[in-house]
Amino acid sequence: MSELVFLNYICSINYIMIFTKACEYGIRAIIYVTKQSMNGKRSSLKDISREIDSPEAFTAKILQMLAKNGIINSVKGAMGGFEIEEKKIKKIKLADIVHAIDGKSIDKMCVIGLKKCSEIHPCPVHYKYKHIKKDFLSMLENTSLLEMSTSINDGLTCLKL
Amino acid sequence: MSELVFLNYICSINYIMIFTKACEYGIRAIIYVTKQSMNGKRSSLKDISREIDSPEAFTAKILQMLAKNGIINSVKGAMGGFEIEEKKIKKIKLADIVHAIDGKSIDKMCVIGLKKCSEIHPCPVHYKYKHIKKDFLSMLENTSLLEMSTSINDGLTCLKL
DNA sequence: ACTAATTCGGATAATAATGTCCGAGTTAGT
DNA sequence: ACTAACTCGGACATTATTATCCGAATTAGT
Repeated sequence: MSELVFLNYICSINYIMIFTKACEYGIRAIIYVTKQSMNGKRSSLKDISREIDSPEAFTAKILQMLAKNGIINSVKGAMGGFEIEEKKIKKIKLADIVHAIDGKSIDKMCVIGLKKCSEIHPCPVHYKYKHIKKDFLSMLENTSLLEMSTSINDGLTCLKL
Repeated sequence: MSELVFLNYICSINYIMIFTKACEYGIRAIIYVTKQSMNGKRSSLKDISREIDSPEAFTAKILQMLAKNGIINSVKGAMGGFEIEEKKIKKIKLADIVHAIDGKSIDKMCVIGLKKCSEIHPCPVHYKYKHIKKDFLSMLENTSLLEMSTSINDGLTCLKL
């Protein structure tokens, strides 16, 4: 890759990311699965990836992860698919989903990448950033699958486009 | 890569990211350059990458970007290096640095990756997330190089480890 | 029993991000 | 003029992330 292309590329393609793609798809997928489960329907991979507009095979891996982590159930064979238990719909929070897919290291991350950034050893952005991180983490911990899926079911929100 | 490794990997290596590495290094680098400039010193690439603990050649690319974007000045030759003009130290905000390195698409990003997520077409996390995004963007726009560099210069904050 | 609709698991491919190397050009000091 | 200390620019290498393929196993319906 030439220098110009590299510079242009470093300059225009990157974004500030919150979640990885895997996690974005995972959240969208589970919201769809939950919506369907609330209506007594099981969701196939095919339906899911069509309804959330995500790559099928990649989404499969993510659903497997969610199943392995006990968040959703997978049922093999014809008429199989993914579903989630009633009781989990209220219990599971955004944080659980993110944690299952993207790992657990949200808490300790420093916004400019220091390994030991903390209250007593802060980076120059620490005090300005800490309340934002706190708000973000508390959103993850307080947003339930139920409320997300309800808003979808009521047609108030959307999962693709 | 085997399935197990893949799953383990998708599960444990990824993080929630705010900035790319390029941007993290860039911010740390320019804070160091500014601190030195405030003390009348020019910084060489070697010094910078040592003081912020970043890979030298990669940091060079990022500094080039910042120079190309008119944020810092580069001076070639012996005794050369990077420096920043007095008047820019107050003027330049975190947002300008991030924008120069990571691109400008912060504003429109949806936390779960929808392309057209907005007030009238929200994703299920939109209303919970919007104030966090707002706070984050306003932090970027209001945090000046001056205050970051001052806290470093006063020994209150740190740029490596 | 057979078939079609599924998930599962492993391998592989493609793309993006991060990181390295090195020769060329520039400049201060001697 | 020469040399050493620098940045610049291009090519290349490595690693991480995202995405795809396909055969095997499972199950419902016929």
